[in-house]
Amino acid sequence: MDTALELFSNEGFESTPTSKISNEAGVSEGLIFRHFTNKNGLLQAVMLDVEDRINNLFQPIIQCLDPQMAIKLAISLPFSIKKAEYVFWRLKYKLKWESAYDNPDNLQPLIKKLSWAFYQLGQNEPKLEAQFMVQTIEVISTEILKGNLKQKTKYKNFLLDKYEF
Amino acid sequence: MDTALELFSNEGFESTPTSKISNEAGVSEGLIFRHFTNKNGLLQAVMLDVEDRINNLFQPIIQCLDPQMAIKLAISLPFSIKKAEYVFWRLKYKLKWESAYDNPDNLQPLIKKLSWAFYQLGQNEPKLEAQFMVQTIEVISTEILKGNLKQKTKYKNFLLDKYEF
Amino acid sequence: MDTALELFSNEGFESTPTSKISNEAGVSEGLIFRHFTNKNGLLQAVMLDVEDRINNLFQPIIQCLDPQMAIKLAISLPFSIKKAEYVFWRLKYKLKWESAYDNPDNLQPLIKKLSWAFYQLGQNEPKLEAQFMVQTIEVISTEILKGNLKQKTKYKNFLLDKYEF
Amino acid sequence: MDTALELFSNEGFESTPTSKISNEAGVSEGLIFRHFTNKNGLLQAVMLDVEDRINNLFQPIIQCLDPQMAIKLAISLPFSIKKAEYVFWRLKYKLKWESAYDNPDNLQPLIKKLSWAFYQLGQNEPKLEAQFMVQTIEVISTEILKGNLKQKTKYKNFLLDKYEF
DNA sequence: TATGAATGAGTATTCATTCAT
DNA sequence: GATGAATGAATACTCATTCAT
Repeated sequence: MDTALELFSNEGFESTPTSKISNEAGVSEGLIFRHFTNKNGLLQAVMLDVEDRINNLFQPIIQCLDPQMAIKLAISLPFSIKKAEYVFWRLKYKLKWESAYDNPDNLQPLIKKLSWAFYQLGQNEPKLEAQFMVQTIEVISTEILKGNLKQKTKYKNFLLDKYEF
Repeated sequence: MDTALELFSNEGFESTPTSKISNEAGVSEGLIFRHFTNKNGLLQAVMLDVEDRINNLFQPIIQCLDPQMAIKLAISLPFSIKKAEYVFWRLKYKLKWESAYDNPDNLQPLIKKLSWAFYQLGQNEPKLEAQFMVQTIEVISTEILKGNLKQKTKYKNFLLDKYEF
Repeated sequence: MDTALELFSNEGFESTPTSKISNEAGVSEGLIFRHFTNKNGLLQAVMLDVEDRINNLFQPIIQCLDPQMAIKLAISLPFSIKKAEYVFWRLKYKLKWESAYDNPDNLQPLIKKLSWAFYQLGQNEPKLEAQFMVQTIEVISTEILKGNLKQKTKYKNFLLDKYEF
Repeated sequence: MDTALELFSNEGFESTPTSKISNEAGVSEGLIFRHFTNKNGLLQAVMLDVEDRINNLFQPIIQCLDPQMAIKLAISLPFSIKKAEYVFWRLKYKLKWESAYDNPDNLQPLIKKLSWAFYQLGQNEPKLEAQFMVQTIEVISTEILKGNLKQKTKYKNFLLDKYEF
């Protein structure tokens, strides 16, 4: 699964032959099908893992009791992605257009939490604010993963300013 | 090229056999290779067209002389995508992770224009504001294309409010 | 490999589709590529075998201790090719112009031996004599394989006479 | 036809696409089929030319009235092949195994002449001697064309000596 | 006479998947 | 539980040939 994650993430799902996965993982090709039935089954298993790990990164925000802090954490999230985590963020975003594997519901808890936070802070449209912020997190993550974003701290401060914290 | 655009956009580049393209287009499979050398060559030709059509949609913003109006047009852009245009927006976004076909430079003219607009309006960080707005346009377009965004007008107004125009 | 040898030898390498080989061999076409990577890989494997078998036919000459006898054996060689061996002699000669598969060095041991034999018999130019004899062997083999040579025994005696044995 | 000769000779008949011929010749691909019906038709036309040119090279031998001189000319023949002629000699030899294009009868006039020469010189088996000499010419030509023969003059003298002229 | 756009059968090769061991 | 040999359908691509112009 680790090898699959890496290869799917770097070279794409369709472009990764099962033989390559088994080779790099040092197991027989047949084993993949014994465990996951399908190449799709393997992807599914990998994705469950990925969603899980990403959800974990949301936990500090969701469990934060101070609304202002929660928002600050949310904005900071994409800027704190570690190199080691790139691989599963990238896979997640690559599969965004593969409806079978993209599950927008995974973001609901985060949206809920941010809704609450914006509400606490007296915003007019807390739900829309939350939705917008989550989307913002996604674009910035994408830009960072693709290496397009220079001056990360400057940009981070710019965003924090935007929310007047 | 029309058939290819449609299929690449709906089913993905790797998942679309050249035979399917030629069948649906009502031409021989060989013709694809005579004209485009490669399946990749076909994609390239299709993408040039796509970029062109998308650039055209930016023109009203870029040529707008009133900064406030330019920003308003930019925000409105994703909400005014017509069903008929979905197919090439979707392809563009699907290929975002295929570095060979993703050309972030295409957005430069738009970013430049919005920088100018924010500068005219006396914003502190016009460049960062412009960058942020373009990213915002991209997420919202994505959400709309994926059919995730309900209450489009409400959301649009929310954004327009954000920029106090 | 047997089927490939036969088909390459009879119909030529380029003119033999891998599908025909697999069909006649009663295996799947994919198996060829699993084992030999390439159609070229198959040819290479076949040729290694062919060279080996031909080298074996040289052994009696190379191991012969009597110089006169060695030469006699060499002259007799093309006349003693069995029908069953035609297939690999023919392939070898067909590939003579395909530099990647033609290895003239394979004849060196035979040339060395004949050099020695002619030297023992006091010839002026043993090396050139040896080279000439090996070439003679090649033409005559070719003529025989192509069925152009009638009166084989008469011709054989004529050659033996030439070398006064 | 010149381009075809060159390509067939260098890269082989099967390995040369008609498109490559027409490209290098600077004509349309269709023209080949208008003139020669077939790719095979083109080869046939080319080969007629080749046989013709090679026959011309035999003329000095065939018209020679002095038997000793005729034989000397025959031996010298392969050593006097000019670089510019390589291309059609090579094609001729490459097609040796393509029965449809190999015509051993072309050598008959030469064999006849050499038979006559050896007969004049009082040899026991003039016909066999002639046949052997023609074969010798063929091998040596082959070796020269393939660039395997160093010390050409030494080898030529060795052969001339063999016939004691 | 010559072109070149179009064809379609054919070709090597890939790859997910099966299954006996 | 794991292997790896074998499969066969699918795939991108080639190429001789046709034909309207």
